[in-house]
Amino acid sequence: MKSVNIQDIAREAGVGKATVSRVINGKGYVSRETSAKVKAVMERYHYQPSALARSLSRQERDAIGLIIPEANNPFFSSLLTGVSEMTDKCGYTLILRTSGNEKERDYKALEAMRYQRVKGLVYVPACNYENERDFAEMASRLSDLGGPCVVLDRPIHRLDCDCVLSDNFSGAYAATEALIHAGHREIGVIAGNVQLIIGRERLEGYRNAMTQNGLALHPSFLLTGTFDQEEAYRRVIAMMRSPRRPTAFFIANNRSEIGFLNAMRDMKLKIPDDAAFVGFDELPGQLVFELPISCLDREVILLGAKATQLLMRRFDEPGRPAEKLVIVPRLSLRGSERYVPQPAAR
Amino acid sequence: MKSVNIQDIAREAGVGKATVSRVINGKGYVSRETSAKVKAVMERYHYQPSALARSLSRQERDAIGLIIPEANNPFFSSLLTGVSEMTDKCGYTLILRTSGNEKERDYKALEAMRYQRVKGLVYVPACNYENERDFAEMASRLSDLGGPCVVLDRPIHRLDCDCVLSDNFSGAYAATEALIHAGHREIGVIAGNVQLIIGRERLEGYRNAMTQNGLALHPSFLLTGTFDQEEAYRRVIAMMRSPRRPTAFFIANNRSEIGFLNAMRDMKLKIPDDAAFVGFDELPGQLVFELPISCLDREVILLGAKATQLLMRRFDEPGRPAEKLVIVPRLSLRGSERYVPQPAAR
DNA sequence: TTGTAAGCGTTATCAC
DNA sequence: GTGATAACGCTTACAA
Repeated sequence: MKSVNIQDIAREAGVGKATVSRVINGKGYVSRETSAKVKAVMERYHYQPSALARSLSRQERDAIGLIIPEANNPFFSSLLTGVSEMTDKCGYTLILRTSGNEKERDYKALEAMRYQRVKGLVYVPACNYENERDFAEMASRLSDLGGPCVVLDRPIHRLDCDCVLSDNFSGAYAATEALIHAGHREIGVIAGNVQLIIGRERLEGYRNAMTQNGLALHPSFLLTGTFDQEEAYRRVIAMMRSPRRPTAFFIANNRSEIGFLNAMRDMKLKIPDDAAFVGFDELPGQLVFELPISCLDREVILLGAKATQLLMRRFDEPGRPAEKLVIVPRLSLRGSERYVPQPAAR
Repeated sequence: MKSVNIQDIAREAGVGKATVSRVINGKGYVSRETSAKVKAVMERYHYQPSALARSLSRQERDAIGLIIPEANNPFFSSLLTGVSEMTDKCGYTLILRTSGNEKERDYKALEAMRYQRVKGLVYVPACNYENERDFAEMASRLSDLGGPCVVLDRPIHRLDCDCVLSDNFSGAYAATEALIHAGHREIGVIAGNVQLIIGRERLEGYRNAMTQNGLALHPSFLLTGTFDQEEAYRRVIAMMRSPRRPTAFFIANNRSEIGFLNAMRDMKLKIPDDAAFVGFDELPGQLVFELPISCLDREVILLGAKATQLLMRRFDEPGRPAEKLVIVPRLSLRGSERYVPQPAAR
């Protein structure tokens, strides 16, 4: 672990370490020849300064932290890509941690970031931190962090910091309205995790679109819960077996969508004939296989990049008011939303 | 950026910093009451030691580096997941960098890791570093790193270090043989990037399977290059238009496979009727959509986890001989390999 | 233009 | 048991 240090270089070059430091950082006066001599020695020894010592001395870290719920999920790995490209380009070091959507691991991740004294954090929270207790805890932890934080994708209400979010409400609204315009009246919603604020926003978007278009909200058409793919699967099957069932669904997230698709497949039901739908976010491989699935698209990599830019901007201007960037998802209709009138049988 | 430090705690608790340090690290003698007092003060101030200072003093970093070609690719993000879970669990900090498959960025990433004085590195190289010059350069850079390195997925020949690789040769061999056993005689290969060693190994697996089964290698059935999805697309179309064409393909990687699938779709050709195939690695979404695509499966997350374990093991036993872990991909046949005799027309 | 010396926040070695 | 004190590798006044 012993690598050459600034002292070694100084000694070898016959100068003081301050001079070497000046050469490294290119600031302060240093004569042409001294500089050349020092550079030669550094070259010869493959010298590279230590970020650790440098940060400690400068009292300023060059690392940016990123916390995401999971890395093995196309949405988050696209966010990660956006963040990573930006940090690489701007000479920052990226420290990554995942929370697995668990509050405790989220706390651990936050602690790790503080421990490492990251200069700033791009943060996709594991949950909402909504109730007073959780919120206070989170606010305290973020303040302890010692650097700015940009909240990404999942809002934490009342928190006064920069964030990059999606307009889940209007996305859901547009998706639902697309189904209505296609001719559907009986529209269900597979709402995903309504524990999450973003889940509730999407649900609200659906509800408003329905009522504002004069359609009734049929309670049994609302599939909600904290659910995953399995649960969505079971509940879709139950729903499609019931005598009165929707002709279309707004599906608020990927996992539910996969559960839905599996259910449809296993029941030998056709899309959009037996049930039409519009989803949220592209499914992995959806474009590859050119599946005619309609959904709300977001430029996910860009979201990550934007968040990082916001963070870096705050490094420069610590005083500016918190910025809330809200991106509106774009609706892409590819056929799965179509209304196919049922033959007499029904 | 000024957070409370060990000195503040010591002062507040009315003890020396050495004592605080002992309390933090739980080693060395310290009386029950002193310990309690110090802990109380630490608690009150939300004190957390600085990893920077600690590493500098201990001369031992707690960070592990990971370099991958791209984050936004299901294969690499699964590797990342494996590495990340392991580092999180074992209390290491993960520093991530991507190379974009470019040598220069790969070098930059290596430099960044050294700059950060990572304790060790999990490394998926951007390219082969095969020729004498590149190899020497790489060996030198890895040695400068100052810590052990585990090479993951893409071998660097002659490099004496731990690695976790796949048996590309026998995977390709098995895939090709599956096509042969299914009844195919005219089998083409879409070899992907044969600049990469892993690309060549797969090509060789195909070749050996063919010749050892008494089948001739038809040169025009070999689609090779450094190619991406677009190029694969064009070349598959050209091939399928020619009078003599294969009835099946071994497709050596994901991108080529997507190009192939797009070509088949646009030419309105059916799988496996017009062309059967076996691919390498699952396509994103393949299982979701339950597509009957046959391919070689690898437990990718496990590869990342294994590599990290190997790295940590080397921390403990620096002297042990380099370990080469070679995982044999498992062949999953799901239908796309079937042989469908052509009607008279052909 | 250059060198000396005092930090930065820890740990570790000694005396006490 | 505990507290000075010297590292660790670097930056940055401040002198020279």
